[in-house]
Parts: sequence; structure tokens; C-alpha cells
Amino acid sequence: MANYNRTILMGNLTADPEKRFTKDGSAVTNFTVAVNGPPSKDPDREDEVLFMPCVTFGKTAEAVGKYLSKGDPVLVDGRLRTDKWEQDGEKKSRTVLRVGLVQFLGRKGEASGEPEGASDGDLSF
Amino acid sequence: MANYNRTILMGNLTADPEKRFTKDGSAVTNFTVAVNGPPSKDPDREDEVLFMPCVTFGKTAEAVGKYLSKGDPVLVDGRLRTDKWEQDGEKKSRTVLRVGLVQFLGRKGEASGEPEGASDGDLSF
Amino acid sequence: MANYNRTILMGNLTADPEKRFTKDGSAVTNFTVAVNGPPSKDPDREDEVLFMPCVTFGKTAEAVGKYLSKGDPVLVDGRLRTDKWEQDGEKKSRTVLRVGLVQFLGRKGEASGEPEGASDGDLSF
Amino acid sequence: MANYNRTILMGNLTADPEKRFTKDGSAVTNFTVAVNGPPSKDPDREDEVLFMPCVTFGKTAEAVGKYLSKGDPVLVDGRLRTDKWEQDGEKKSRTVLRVGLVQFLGRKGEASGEPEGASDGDLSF
DNA sequence: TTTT
DNA sequence: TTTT
Repeated sequence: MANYNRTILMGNLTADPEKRFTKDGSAVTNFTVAVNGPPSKDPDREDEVLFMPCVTFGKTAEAVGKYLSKGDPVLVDGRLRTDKWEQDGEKKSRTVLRVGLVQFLGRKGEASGEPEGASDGDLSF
Repeated sequence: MANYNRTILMGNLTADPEKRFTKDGSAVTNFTVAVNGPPSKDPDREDEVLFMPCVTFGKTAEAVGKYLSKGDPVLVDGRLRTDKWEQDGEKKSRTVLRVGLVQFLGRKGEASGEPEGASDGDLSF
Repeated sequence: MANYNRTILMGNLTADPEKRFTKDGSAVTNFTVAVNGPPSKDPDREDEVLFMPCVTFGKTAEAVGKYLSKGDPVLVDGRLRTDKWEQDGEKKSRTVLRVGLVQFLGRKGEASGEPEGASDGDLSF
Repeated sequence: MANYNRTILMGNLTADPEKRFTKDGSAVTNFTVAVNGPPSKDPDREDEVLFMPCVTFGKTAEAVGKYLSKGDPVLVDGRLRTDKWEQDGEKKSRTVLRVGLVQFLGRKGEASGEPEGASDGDLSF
């Protein structure tokens, strides 16, 4: 059976990333990327915004926790996953992006030509 | 501000697509694509599956409604969007894929070499 | 038969774009994007760089010709195509990216937080 | 500086893949994928076809050499690279896709629903 | 819950 | 809610 799963987003962090550690000591970092759609032509409709919850692991998680903060622009590349859990006996689910590669695109409102780096999970050139 | 939004998935329809029409007569078709992850190594954890709700519009929506059904393999290419609504006074949201391009990959369990077509939204070669 | 063709690159213009017009008056703009690979670990090997020749048409071509110049960072999204021609009786070919969407990512060495725009071919959100 | 490089193609092998081994014994497999564009509306112009030279390494290269042959449909995901060499004192270059992930989509003209596998480079779900 |  |  044929399966493929790839998402590429560019946008801004809605808040500082949250880093935690698993029992075996490896980092897991969560953050949300806001990706704006085009300005709506209809003045009564607000612009479309995608708020995408993201997770990273390992080295990438370390880098994200260390270098990114609220408002920073990033490009993320990863695979979508349905997260499932129960809350008050109710089944809940949401789509999360498991990010393999993060490209830092500068700081919030700062120079773009230069200072970024890449946190390249396992996706080498 | 820099934004980009692209998702490419390959998987199978979880059910027959649901076609409806807007007031102005254009088609809107909803369906869900199941994308399997790799078989889990841990026998106690079930395999990861992504269930991605998809929407299509216009000509693509017509084609999807006409040619696809439960189980059929497809490749979809589109942009993610956060859908928001209220239910019993509670704010709800979920991520939906607005599909621009659908590639039919044959019918459920049928020959793949030949019979597919493409429903190419506005994304021409 | 099933076909799909998508390329997403982020890099910098190697030179000012070249705009021309077709007989029917629509714009065609050519440019090349340099995409750097990761720094080579082997000090004797030079870093990998991709030089990708790109073409754009219509409104996107106008915008590229007007707003981009040598060194500017961009994200491009499009489809690859094999260009063929004859030179001195020899058959030549090369791969070119037909760009549908260009995201301006600021000017060479300039602020990134703000001044970019998007030239969105036919790929609406 | 911000760089990103991703290509996703679906098409058919133009010939049997060619496997060789590096001095250190790891496999390198070359093949070309033909990706058809939409049927040309102009009957005098032949349809666009992309012929993309691809390389794979390691485990993926083994799998490609073992399971794929001329005509087989595949999805490939990777990064573009400019290959340079000299021929008769002339500098030559061409674009090649360094494939990280290969999805087998069945055999030439065979059933698609079932028999494929994935050769997942380092790009796990 | 949200970013620019 | 789920597909192969």
C-alpha cells in the first residue's frame, strides 16, 4: 500500500517553544506556527490563518528550544500525525506536525540576509 | 511577512466522498484520507495513522465526487487551514486540507499502471 | 498513469532576473536560484550548491522582474521540466523549474520581518 | 542564509536502475524517472515530459536495485543537486535528484492496491 | 490560546 | 467515524 506524508510551512511562532525531556533524557519541543493566508477580499471575513501545532525531537528539539522564540519566522518540514487522547471520557484528536527539519529565518523583525541557521533533523542535503 | 503552506499526502479514502453545492451552484466535496505510517516496532503500540479531512472545490470537487470512493488510493496536494466553529458554546477547531490537486491512483485493489486520471485544480504542469 | 511534479526551493538569486515578452505581450522572466547545501565536512570538497534555472510567466513574471535582484532570498515552488534544444547539430537538454509561486524573503542583507510580498501564481491559499 | 531544497516526483522508470558500489562497499543506484505533463492542447506540440536523473545511496539504493525495473511507477522525494564534470576540456553540468525516499507504486501495469513497499531512506514517519 |  |  502506498503512503506518503509531507508538509512544508513557513510562518511565525505564536509563542515561545516548550521544551521537555523524555524519561531517557532526549528532548521534545512543542511550538505552534501561524501561517497567514492571503488578505481576504471580503472585508467582513477575517483573513485565514493556519495555527499548526508542531513537535520536534532530539537535536532539532534542542535547537528550537535554544534559538527560537515568540514571533520568529521559520520554515518547517515534516509529517502530519493524528494525535489521540481521552478527556473526561471523551475521545479527542488533533493534527500535529512532527517536524524533521527547521530552517530559522531570522528573528522577529530582524535582519534576514544573514543570521539564520538550519536545524537539520535527519534530512541531510 | 513570509508565508508558505503546502502539504502532499498519499493514502486511501476512509469513506465515500460527500459532495454538496454552494448557493451559487459550485461543488464542494469532503473526504478523509488515511495515511499509514511505518509499522511500529513496538508490538504494544498501534501503527501511526494520519486521518486527514480534505475539502475540494469546483471542477476538482466534481471529479472527486464522481470517480472516487471508499478505499481508493490518491495523492492530494493542497494547503492546510484551521477550521473554527462553535458547538454548544464551546470553541472548536480542526485542521483541514484544502486540496488543489488530486491524483487518482487506481481503484481499491485494482490495476495501477493505467486507469487513473488527474484532477488538476489550478495547478497546471 | 500517475504523475506528480513539485519542487520547493529556498535560496538566493545569482543575478538580476531577465524579463522578456512573448508575441502576445505576456511576460516571461528567467532567473537562477542558488541553494546551498550543508557545509562539507571534508575540507577538500567544496560545499554543494544547486544552481537552478527558473522561469515564470504572467503576473508572477512581472513581479519577479520588478521586485527581485541579484542576491535576494526567495522561496520558489513549481514544476520541473526538461528543456530541449539543438546547438551546432547537437541535442542539448537541461532541467528548468517552471515557478508557479514566488515568496519574496526580503532583500539581500535587509530586514526580514517585514517587507516581503508574495507573488502567488495560480496557487491561492 | 536560508536554504531549502525539496522535490517530489511521481512517474515511471525509463530503464532498469544501475547499481554500483563505492570503494567502501556501500551501494549507489542510478535511474531516471519520466514524469508526464498534461496532454498538450496544441496538437503540433508534443506533450511535456520531465526526465529526471536520480541517485540513491545505501539501503535505499539496494532496494531500488532489487525491486524496481523499467516502466515501474514510483514516487521519489529528495533534493536537487548540480552535478559538474569536465568532458573534452569542456565544463558540463546537469541537475540530479538525490533521492532520500522511494515509494514503490506497483509494477508496470500490475495491481496497485497491494504489493508495494517503501524504501524509506532516513525520512521516517 | 495564538504570529507578522 | 475511519483506509489498505
